[in-house]
Amino acid sequence: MRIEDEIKQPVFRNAYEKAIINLTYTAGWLAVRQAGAFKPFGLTLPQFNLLRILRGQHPRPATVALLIDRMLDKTSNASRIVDRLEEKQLVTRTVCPANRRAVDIRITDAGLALLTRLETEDVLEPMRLGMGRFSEAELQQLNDLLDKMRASD
Amino acid sequence: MRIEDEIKQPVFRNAYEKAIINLTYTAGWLAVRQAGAFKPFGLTLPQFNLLRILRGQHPRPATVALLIDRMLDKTSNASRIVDRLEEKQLVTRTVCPANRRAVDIRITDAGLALLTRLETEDVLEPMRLGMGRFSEAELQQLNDLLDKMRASD
DNA sequence: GCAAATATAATGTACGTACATTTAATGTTG
DNA sequence: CAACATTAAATGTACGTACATTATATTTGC
Repeated sequence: MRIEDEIKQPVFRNAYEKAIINLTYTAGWLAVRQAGAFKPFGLTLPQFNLLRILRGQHPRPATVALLIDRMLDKTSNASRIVDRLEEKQLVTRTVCPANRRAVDIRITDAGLALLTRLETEDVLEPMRLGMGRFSEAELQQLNDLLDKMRASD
Repeated sequence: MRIEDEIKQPVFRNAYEKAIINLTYTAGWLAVRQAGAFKPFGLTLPQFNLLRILRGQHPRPATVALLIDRMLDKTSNASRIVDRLEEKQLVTRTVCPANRRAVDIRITDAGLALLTRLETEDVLEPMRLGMGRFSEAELQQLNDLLDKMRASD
């Protein structure tokens, strides 16, 4: 459905404003779908992303600083996301022996098993998230336009 | 900059995943810029959007239900956003005489003046938000791709 | 007219983001 | 080695989203 109809606003001041609202709205639409996919497993998207980073390190530990470096959103509070994962026993936290300021964070067997299960059940399949209907050319187009938008950085 | 370089992840599992991450990342990029633009004026984006809806109603009042209906995000808590605007004396809240369950919310003169100031200073100019470099054809392309993505609804 | 249902907003809880401050350990320098 | 600076993580506060519950007011149906 066109964005005009989705949000019941038939006119935009200009095409820029429309694209900005469309982008914001579509990202939110996608986030709701992703969150819904994780919900039955008791995970949020940031928690899932941290778990994947930890699996990438496994069996080596990660520090909070490493997690922040790898996360998309640098300002999100990795300590608190680790809190939630620790409560669910999906990760462990131990003081790093070599540097007692730092904390070694490791994914547990339960955490690894949960990731495996999510992937087995194709929780994040493109089709389920609305990307299934795009051709390769369209995906490329979309990526190029998004990259161009951020080009001022 | 290409998304691969932005997030220092050279390879994606497939083009779908890349587009999803690119969309999410770009929307976040845009949100940070919008928030930064409003910050000097002590407003957040949801607060700004509510103020604009209230100006659209002015001098007639709006109820919370009307605000929710007009807002992009139906689940966001309009009561609390009105709380913040009321503290800043940008809106008033009075019990609706005709239906004492409802609350009449009105933008104040200070609220109207603030909106005027934001517009005078072009706080949300497309250029400042990264859209300035797009042609009309590209904007149309982007809108079409985003609309298509949500087409399953 | 009164009890039950419904409408309307506010409040509560869990989580995340953004940003500032604090606590503790380690480095550095005179 | 002591004082100071720096590093690493945790904690605090304000705000927003998501969803459930509560508090009143109104409507409905007997």
